[in-house]
Amino acid sequence: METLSVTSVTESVAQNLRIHIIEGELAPGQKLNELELAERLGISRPPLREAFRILENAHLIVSIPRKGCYVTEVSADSCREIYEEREMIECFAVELLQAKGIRELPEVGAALEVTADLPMPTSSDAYEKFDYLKAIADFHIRLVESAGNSRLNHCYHALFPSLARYQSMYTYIPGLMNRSQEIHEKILGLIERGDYDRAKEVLRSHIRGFLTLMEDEIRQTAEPQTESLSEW
Amino acid sequence: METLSVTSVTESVAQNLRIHIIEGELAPGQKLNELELAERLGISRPPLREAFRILENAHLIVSIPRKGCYVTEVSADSCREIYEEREMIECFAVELLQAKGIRELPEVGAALEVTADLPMPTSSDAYEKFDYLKAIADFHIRLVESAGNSRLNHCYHALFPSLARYQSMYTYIPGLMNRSQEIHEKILGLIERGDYDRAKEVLRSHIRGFLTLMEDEIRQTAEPQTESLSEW
DNA sequence: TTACTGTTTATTGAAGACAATATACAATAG
DNA sequence: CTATTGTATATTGTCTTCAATAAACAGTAA
Repeated sequence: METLSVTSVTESVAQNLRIHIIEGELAPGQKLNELELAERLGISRPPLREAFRILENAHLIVSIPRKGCYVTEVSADSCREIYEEREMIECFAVELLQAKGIRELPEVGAALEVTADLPMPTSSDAYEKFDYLKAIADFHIRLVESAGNSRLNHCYHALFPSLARYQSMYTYIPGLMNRSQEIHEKILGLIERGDYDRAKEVLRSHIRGFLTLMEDEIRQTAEPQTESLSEW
Repeated sequence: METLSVTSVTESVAQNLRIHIIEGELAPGQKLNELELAERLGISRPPLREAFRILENAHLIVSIPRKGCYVTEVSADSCREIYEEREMIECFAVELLQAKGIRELPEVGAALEVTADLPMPTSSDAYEKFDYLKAIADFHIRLVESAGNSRLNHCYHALFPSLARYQSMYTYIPGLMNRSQEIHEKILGLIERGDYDRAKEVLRSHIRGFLTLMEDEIRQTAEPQTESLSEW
């Protein structure tokens, strides 16, 4: 028998809002009215407020005392900070693998195989991209998990929604996505051969490459998306 | 006129509990009864529950659905993870300084001067140590702040309570504290001279040195502190 | 016409009450 | 005597209500 997961209203509300923010349906800067949101989601305010605390921590919303909560703004600066943090965590994960002499990463390999068979998204539509990006992300998530530091893991999971938001809003570069697969395979191979230093450098430049592209895209599109109050 | 800070009940309760957990008055593993805590603090349960969400994120408590919240257990493993994360953040901060070519760190220097004039604590009493440790910590906090990445900063502040807890519970090594001052000065000097690589390595071995000492202490004292339900 | 002040309204902050669930204990059956 | 099941109690999860604060608007004075 599978153990059925007990999930609180707070957590499912947090997850709900998380996805809507990532997918851009809750636009940057948008005010989150507690009463309105609570009745739209069919719950009461206390669990919603607890969910706000969770999202606040993930930097998806900002809470201003006595004023309310707002969806975090997006900017090239913020994007850079996110990718810097990402570089830090992933590269350090490789360092931990090196320190522990871990070469075999079965979960990471499995994640790679899943992506290899997946069809490429055919449009820049957020919904279509979402699954594909999630599959690609799995490589990085498993890599960090393999380092065996639960706090690192937690950090990375806290970072990911912010990262996913930028990826969902801006990136649609088929060629780059395709190259990701090759690069990921290369990184895994380097680790398996014990060449952690090169693996780390390939990983680092891979991440920095994405950052550069994202920053360009953000600067090009002055107004990323002005729509708000979309029905959902 | 100074701007008087508006602080919510949620935040002050979180800060209150944070300090009590760090100082060990709320012992590891202890169950946190919502009703009992709320009336002891003279508040109601909703803000307490929101504070729980904040502390949960700082890894100071764990929340088990339908069971309640417990003060996080301490262990050599957990201590190692904390110090690994610390190493990651601080070393990456130096890398960011390097990338940006920042050599002047006035705030870090100021923190060093404060510590230089401070008297050493004369006992291992948590309360006496607390202020001294906080002053020493300021060096590291300012260093990370100087890197100019707000997310990194946030991570480090989220990490610090856990770190402070272990330092408060175990470490009382006057010689080491004294040496900290020297090492901190050395690191600052190296950065000012643009020798980021050596600065990073000194910093890294400094942090790892503390970890080794902490791990030894934890292993020696099998039962760190068995007292619980202390009056406060 | 503009700026300042007072009032009103809407929204967040906090509290108390109710419902659901988990744990512990006791009773009964094997 | 032991194990299992049922019940009771205590505690968490959620909802509804009340209070305090902030923002917006209008009115008056300069």
